Amino acid sequence: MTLLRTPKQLVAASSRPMILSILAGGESYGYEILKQVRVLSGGRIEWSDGMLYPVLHRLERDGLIEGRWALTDDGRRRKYYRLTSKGRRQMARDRESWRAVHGTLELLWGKSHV
Amino acid sequence: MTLLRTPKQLVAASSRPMILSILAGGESYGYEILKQVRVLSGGRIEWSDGMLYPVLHRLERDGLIEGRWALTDDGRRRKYYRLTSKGRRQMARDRESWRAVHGTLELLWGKSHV
DNA sequence: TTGATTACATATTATTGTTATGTATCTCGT
DNA sequence: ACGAGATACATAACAATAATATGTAATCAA
Repeated sequence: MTLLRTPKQLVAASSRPMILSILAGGESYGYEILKQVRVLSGGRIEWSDGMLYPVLHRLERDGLIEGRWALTDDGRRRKYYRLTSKGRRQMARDRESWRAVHGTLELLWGKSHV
Repeated sequence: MTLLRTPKQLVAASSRPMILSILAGGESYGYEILKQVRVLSGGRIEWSDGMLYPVLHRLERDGLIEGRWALTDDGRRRKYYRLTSKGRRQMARDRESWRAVHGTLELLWGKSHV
């Protein structure tokens, strides 16, 4: 059961930059990314796996990440993803876009920033 | 001609909180909101009118804003919108969601420093 | 009178998350 | 030995919604 604390569109807008940024810190795989997002957000963000896997496939299709299959010691299969150079450039662009929007919102919400 | 500097999903995620926040500062109307967003963002955000008007209709349909028609001195018709109390509560929730996601992203960007 | 600006509207299309479902393995408690 | 829960990935059906293009119509400056 997925408890959605964040609006759908906000999930859509943040999934790519967040996944790319997580992979910028090293290889990871779907199930782990799910947990990383939960932990990093202090439990405030809860992604569904049905949302994540298609996003990962899309990012791989677009050449922003690259996957490789691996087997764990206990026989489970995992697909590890790593960031490509194209993905790194996209992450930088996404960050700029995000900060433009965030700066504008914080301006409206009454904070000196950006 | 609309020059889109921000990814579509980011526009989708930020349009409601941004419009509600603008209207929290007083009445406004579509065309003016378009300009306010452009100015507030320092020209980094450029919304299309084809995107804005359906959003305004949806916000009104959902009772978050209320519109009233008016005529300017030179005979142009405008639809002024104001924030409802329901809209004000939604704005607060949107702000919390936004900050949860933003905090997580900044955490990632601070770590990998990039 | 031509173009730019102001001002709002909507149909078509494509994108994309949610929800539900399916596969398969391992671990732990009883 | 068995069942529950966690691990791990995948996809189909559905709904929501922005981008794009197009339309109406008035004002104003060159």
